[in-house]
Amino acid sequence: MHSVLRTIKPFEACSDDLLSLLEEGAHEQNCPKGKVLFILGDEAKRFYFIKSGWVKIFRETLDGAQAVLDVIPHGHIFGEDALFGDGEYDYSAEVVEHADIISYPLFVLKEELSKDNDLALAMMSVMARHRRQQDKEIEHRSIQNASQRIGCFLLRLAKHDKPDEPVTIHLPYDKTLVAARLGMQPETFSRALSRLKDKVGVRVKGATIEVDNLNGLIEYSCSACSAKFPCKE
Amino acid sequence: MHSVLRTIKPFEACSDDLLSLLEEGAHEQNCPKGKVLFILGDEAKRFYFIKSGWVKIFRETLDGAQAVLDVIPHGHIFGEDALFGDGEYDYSAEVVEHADIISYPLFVLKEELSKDNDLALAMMSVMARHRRQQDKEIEHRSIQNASQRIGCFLLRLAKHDKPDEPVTIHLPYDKTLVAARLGMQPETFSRALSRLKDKVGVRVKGATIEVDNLNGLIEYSCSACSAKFPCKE
DNA sequence: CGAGGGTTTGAAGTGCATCAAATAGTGTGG
DNA sequence: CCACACTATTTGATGCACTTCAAACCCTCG
Repeated sequence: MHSVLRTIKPFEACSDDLLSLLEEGAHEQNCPKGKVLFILGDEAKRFYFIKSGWVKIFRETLDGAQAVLDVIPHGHIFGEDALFGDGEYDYSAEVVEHADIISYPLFVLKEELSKDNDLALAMMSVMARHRRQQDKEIEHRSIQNASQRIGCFLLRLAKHDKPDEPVTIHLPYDKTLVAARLGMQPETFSRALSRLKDKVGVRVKGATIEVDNLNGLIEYSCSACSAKFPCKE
Repeated sequence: MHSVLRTIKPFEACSDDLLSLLEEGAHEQNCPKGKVLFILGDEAKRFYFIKSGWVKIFRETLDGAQAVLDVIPHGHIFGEDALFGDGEYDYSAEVVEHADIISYPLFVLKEELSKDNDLALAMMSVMARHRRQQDKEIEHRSIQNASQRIGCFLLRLAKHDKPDEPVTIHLPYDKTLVAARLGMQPETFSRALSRLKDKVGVRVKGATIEVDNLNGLIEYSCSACSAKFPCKE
């Protein structure tokens, strides 16, 4: 069976039958920036795979205040966790960089999960990883200051195989969104980033950021984090 | 099979055999306040059930800054999610109110999960619930101010079946810890709580808090949250 | 070239943290 | 039962980080 899902986490070793069934109910859509895929409270019928582009996962109050939980890239799925709740999504999802999205029926996945134990184990592994990321997220937002959060974000974007060599980092989406992703205002982001220039000598040109080496960043950001540098996953 | 685990979430419908095996490797300990059960990075061999008392789940940096992820009551388990990672706990756990703790070997659970699909499904359900709580936690800490977070915390403590009647709420552990649980300093907690007195008319006597009805609190706190009042789980 | 959104900068305000000290509460030994 | 020691909590004063509001700037794209 030929399916993009085969390449990613819970589906790497699943049955061909499952993928066939999923692809049968698949629906691909080409989404412009701003397209809202679903909002918190919507009845959850499908889960989504990002073929290209970026999707913002967030929660929003009635008066428009919004907390960005994550911004996820191509090759990831979302909405699948609605399987275990009360049948509603409990966050909202919006395309933030023009994206190709494929959605699949949840019930197919649900049925297979109750038959295929290996799939269930793989799914648990995905969920557990997610949990760890969230734990870290909570820690970051409570302990690190704005500049440290940015530094940490840059480190996660950088290839960290050779920390002693110069590195060029591209911000994957616009700064306003990075700011929101890190739980701060755009103005704060701008100022905190220029504070990073002084502190650890990064050079910023638009969305491109250069550093002579990662050590300064590591010392600056990771000192305010319980994880040691080559940050797990 | 007679086991406390039978009464709680992933084990309600599991096999007697599993419980027997778990109880065989069980180890009960009477823990004074301050007892550290494990810290982030420890090799994960066991998971824990709280028979009585309270346990703080947190992450701590080298210089002592600490982010409290949760404070969990009797009848809950923790540490079980280490099953799916790299074999290490990724948070620390400390007893904060004198507790009876029973620990069980993780490998028994792990083996059973790969044989008993229903157990796996139940476990996923537990994990998904946890994820939802964390999402909400991130939202609260980014959108709500100190007083609103306290109000929300009180609402979760209150029986919310009759929101129009007077309610008495007891703080389940000391105020310093509640403050940390809500991501604020003790001083801030104290001041934010007395702001609640003015705003919604709560009365505070030590660890006891009274309100004529919950409506004021609901309006005040839930307006800064994406969830509608009778907060799910 | 001009419109509009993203980004930066400035000025001012706010909420929370921090430091310091007073007060209340709790358990201990005499 | 009291005095003491120790911790939890409150209160005050001050500082800092981040937000907010406003305006300028820059960049891209029609």
